[in-house]
Amino acid sequence: MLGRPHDAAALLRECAQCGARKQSVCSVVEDEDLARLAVHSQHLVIQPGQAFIAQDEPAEEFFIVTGGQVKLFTLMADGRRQVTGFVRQGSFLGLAAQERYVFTAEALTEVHLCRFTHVGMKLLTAQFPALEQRLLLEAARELILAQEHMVLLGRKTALERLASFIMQRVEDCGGQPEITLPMTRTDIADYLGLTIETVSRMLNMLRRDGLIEIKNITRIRVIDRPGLAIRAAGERSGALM
Amino acid sequence: MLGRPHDAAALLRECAQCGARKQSVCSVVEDEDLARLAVHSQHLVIQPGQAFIAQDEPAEEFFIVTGGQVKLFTLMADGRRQVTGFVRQGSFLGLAAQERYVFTAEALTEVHLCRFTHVGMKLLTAQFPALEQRLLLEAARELILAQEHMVLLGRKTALERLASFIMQRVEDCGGQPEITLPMTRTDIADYLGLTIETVSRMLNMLRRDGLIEIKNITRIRVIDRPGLAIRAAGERSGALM
DNA sequence: CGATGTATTGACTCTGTTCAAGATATGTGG
DNA sequence: CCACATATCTTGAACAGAGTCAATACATCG
Repeated sequence: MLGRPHDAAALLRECAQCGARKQSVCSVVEDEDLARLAVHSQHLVIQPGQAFIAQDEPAEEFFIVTGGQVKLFTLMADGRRQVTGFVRQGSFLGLAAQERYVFTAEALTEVHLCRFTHVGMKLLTAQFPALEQRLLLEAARELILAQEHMVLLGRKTALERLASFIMQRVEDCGGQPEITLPMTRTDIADYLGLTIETVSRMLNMLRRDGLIEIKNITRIRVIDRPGLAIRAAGERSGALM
Repeated sequence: MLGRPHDAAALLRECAQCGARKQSVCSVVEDEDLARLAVHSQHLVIQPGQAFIAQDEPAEEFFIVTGGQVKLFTLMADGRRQVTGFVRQGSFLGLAAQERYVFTAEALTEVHLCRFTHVGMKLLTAQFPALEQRLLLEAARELILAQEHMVLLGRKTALERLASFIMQRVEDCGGQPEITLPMTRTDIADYLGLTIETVSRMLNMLRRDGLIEIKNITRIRVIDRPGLAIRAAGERSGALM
């Protein structure tokens, strides 16, 4: 665990660079500031399957994912589940919280986190306005993702959902055609608003159509990316004539 | 149009109070500041059916709704539509934007707005850190709503969706049992990820079950609120035995 | 009052779910 | 290393909830 760039200072520096790249924001965060930031944070390692944010618990902490992959989900009273997102390095968790968390965050792989108390974050944002701008930028990004996901859940067919999901993953992994799925079929189904059976069937359909290759349960290779993109967007009518 | 509390100063003051109520934030916004704020804003009145934010257009403006009701939606290439939200007085629009808007905002009723340029907002937030905190709070609220909506779209039945929608509206209108629906059935259907026919049928089912009364197309009276709440949450199994 | 757009109702279809059986992995102990 | 046990995933057949299509009813507006 030692030797990795996991402390708050390093992370915040990375955030600063990230912000700078996009909007020339946050570049004011300097080394001396970062040292002070580290005081308010704590490093954590979470094992696969473990939850570190629990739905309905008082929202008192804020996390930055520094490594690994996480799934976020909401449970209904009768056990139905909606996975609202999969996140990785660089994501902020706890933004979408008021009194209590409305979701659970669970590690898919070994996960490294920076933990801040909400009180600590208040202090930090008071000291570093740039940080608050960074948070706002992140919130905007998440809102956009949420809207895309609403379109998927409300208006796309099963096949379109699977195609969209794979495209998302590809882009998320830097565009390489071969992707790893650290989540189960159940997770994918709950993310896409489908059942595991439908997920299985649609993956197979994409394979039969020569768009993807299913190397094993967790590895998929995209063969025809443009074709997949078309299927993801729908275009129910045109494109064929 | 004159004489209404529509200018940026009045609005920001209201925001400040609103923030103060919830989190004792923003109370630092003072009158002299507000006067300066007003310089950066512009008041607008939009007629029903008119759009003031258009999907795919460059995101250069930011709006605060000071009156009326607005629907937000995303269009797919082939015309399928997902309404992502209905908003009213006090809402901020344009948070969920990076380069371009990912949604369209259209007036349902006559709508009053404060318009800010993104550049103007940058200047303002630089001057008033409290404003940025207010924006972050609003973004958090929207993220929570988005997650609830994802659960609805991904995991609820048609009947549950209608019940949830009516409950939302009731709470949104301060808990009075009689609500007005300024949107069409098509809007409701696109919000709930259903068709207009299903919306119609499910409303009728709720009426037949004695949970609501349909006074006319735009007015609904909730008769059995607890019953409606149960149907909104699902509880597919228990509760009966 | 008819004309047009919107909403409701009914009959039928279809996509995705459910239920059940079989296949594939993953893991454990002999 | 293999037999067995358990999880997860895949496949198939029957079913059902919501969609589609078409006819009818209801509003709103000139």
